[in-house]
Amino acid sequence: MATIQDVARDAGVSTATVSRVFSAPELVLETTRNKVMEAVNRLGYEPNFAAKSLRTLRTEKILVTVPDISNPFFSQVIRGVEEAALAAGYSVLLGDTRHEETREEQYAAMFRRKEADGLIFLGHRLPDVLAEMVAAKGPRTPIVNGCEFRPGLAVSSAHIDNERAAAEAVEYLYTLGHTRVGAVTGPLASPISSDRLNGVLAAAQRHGRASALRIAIGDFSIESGVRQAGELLDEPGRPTAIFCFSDEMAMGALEAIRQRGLRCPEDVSLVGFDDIRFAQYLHPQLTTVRQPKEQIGHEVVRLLLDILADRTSTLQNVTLPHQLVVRSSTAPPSA
Amino acid sequence: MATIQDVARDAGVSTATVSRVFSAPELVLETTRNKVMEAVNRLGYEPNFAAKSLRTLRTEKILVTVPDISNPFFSQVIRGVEEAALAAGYSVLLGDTRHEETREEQYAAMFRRKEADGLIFLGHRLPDVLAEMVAAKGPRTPIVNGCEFRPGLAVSSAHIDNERAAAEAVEYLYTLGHTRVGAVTGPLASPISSDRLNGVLAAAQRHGRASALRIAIGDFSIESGVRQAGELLDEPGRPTAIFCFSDEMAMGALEAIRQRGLRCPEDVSLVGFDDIRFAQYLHPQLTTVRQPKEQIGHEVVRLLLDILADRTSTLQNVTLPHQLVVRSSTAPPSA
DNA sequence: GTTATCGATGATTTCGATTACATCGGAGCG
DNA sequence: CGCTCCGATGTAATCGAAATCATCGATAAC
Repeated sequence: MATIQDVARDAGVSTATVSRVFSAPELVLETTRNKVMEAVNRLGYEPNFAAKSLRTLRTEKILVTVPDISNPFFSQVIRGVEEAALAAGYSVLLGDTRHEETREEQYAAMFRRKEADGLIFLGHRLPDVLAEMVAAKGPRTPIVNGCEFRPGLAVSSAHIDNERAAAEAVEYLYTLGHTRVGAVTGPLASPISSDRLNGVLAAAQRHGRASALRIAIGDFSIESGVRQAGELLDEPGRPTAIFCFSDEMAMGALEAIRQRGLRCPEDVSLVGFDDIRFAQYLHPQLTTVRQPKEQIGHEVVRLLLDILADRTSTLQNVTLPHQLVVRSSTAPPSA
Repeated sequence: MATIQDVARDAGVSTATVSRVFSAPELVLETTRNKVMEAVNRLGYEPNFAAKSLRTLRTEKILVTVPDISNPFFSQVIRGVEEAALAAGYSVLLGDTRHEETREEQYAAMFRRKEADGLIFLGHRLPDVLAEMVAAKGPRTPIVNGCEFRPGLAVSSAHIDNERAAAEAVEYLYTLGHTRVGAVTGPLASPISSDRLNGVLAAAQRHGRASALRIAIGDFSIESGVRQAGELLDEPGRPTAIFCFSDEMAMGALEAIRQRGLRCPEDVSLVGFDDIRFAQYLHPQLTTVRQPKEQIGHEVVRLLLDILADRTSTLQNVTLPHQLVVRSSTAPPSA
């Protein structure tokens, strides 16, 4: 592959001029610019990325770590990230951490090695090396959290108001007339789950139904939905409505309901969370809390670009709007 | 961030020695090695990636382009890619092309700029610049195709036998007793669709049902499934079984069936393709052709690594096993 | 007419690591 | 005792582009 030297020689100019043709074309005379471009085309020259990166200390890459890429919720968020990043001239380095700390640390090291200009993490943990980095550099550290929000991490973030969203979902069930409500949470270590649980508890209390509330702890997967919703359904005083903290778990719950010969929504109402693309094609169509997935992706990139461009020096924790989407998996309890 | 010079000075050795501690530790005396490692820890040194990359001309990155990351089929394949890549010390640069040629070309340019050592593309198109590259360098070009297989591209690939898989799916419907079968394909520009269609046609002919076969062209999306399956169902002489070239379209078809007050499988049997994670949680559970998604990801990485390590000099087109998974969306036609 | 100014371009250093080659002291051998 | 060889380490060239500073001719200003 041709280098900038080859082009310079071929065009009869210096390497500085060739470089300028790319990075500051207005500084070079049109005639020389053309000479250079001819040479570029003739030799099929492409600037070597590593060399450029070494000199400028920039990679034009954003590392995005995600707990599970095969989860449609995350893949939609990533789509938004990818889109916004590309529009700003950045490309996306993908890290699927599979919820494993080891992998999170591998990617953290990659970031420390400066293989990316910024890091977006969609999980709830920040490896120690990065926490140190944040402690040292403060809010100028190019690390942003998406979907989750844990104040202690001291990084900017974009997410919905999980507590309120969950509260609204449960409120809706109570206003439909349900009294015995069950909830299937995600792992409580993540704020995304504990915040939602707080919302659920608060709503139950407001309606004086706290004692009839049943909680089961899942892990966001379909299978855990089948299992945990199943346990709720098998308890005496079966709930007439179940709220799952993810649409995937709601899919599992639907399966559990069917396995027991029950019907949704006639016997059990069901509410999910996320509004993944498939939610409206389930049968019955799933009532769920919509998260603005691509928008979260865009926002998180915007926050990161602000830091990278030094346009901001304070933390920003952006709350994006959610929406309860009522479909046909919810109904008043049958008499 | 500390550089190798800082470490060398701090440890009282030369930069060469520091470098060797990382890349060939057995060449340096244990006592010096310890001295160096102490300095490394003291200064928090991490080798600068761009510098290393410039010197070695390697990036340890694989660029993966995919038509749509939010598609669960692709995201599972990517998961396999990511896993195999990470195990081999490579990381994944993700490119979501959204089926757009412009984006495919952007990523092609990125590859030419040597931002990645290899390219895996999961679509069916290869941008011109890359085709030229393949023509020039032959089978040693580090470009591999996944999921699709187009002989003319002259790149190695990993995929299933789409023609046979589709034929088997349709055969199964015929042996159940169906005579009027409909198929919803993807865009015929991609081999993945045309191969499957060939399989469908061949099976129909073998069973003497070619004239009763109905074809509708979709685009793999749920919405196109609703639309195209709907059209098939509205024709006179409604098919009693529909084969969709993706599970997502099958989800759409299920919706179309319900919209018309029909039942699956009693009135219409349904077969999908891919066996995405959600297929078995639909109602009825979806009969479908399973593709070994993660395995395709692994295989495609293996092929690429073989090229990168110069272990191979011939094209390899690997056919992986598929499997018809019979669930409850298919049944004999009702009398 | 001399000098300050400016636009266009060139010469050269720099980024941070890798690596071929050089060096040096000690062991082994005749 | 002198020479070779080898293991351990140092010296310095190198990768390819960016950016600083220097240069040069021409124009403008006084």
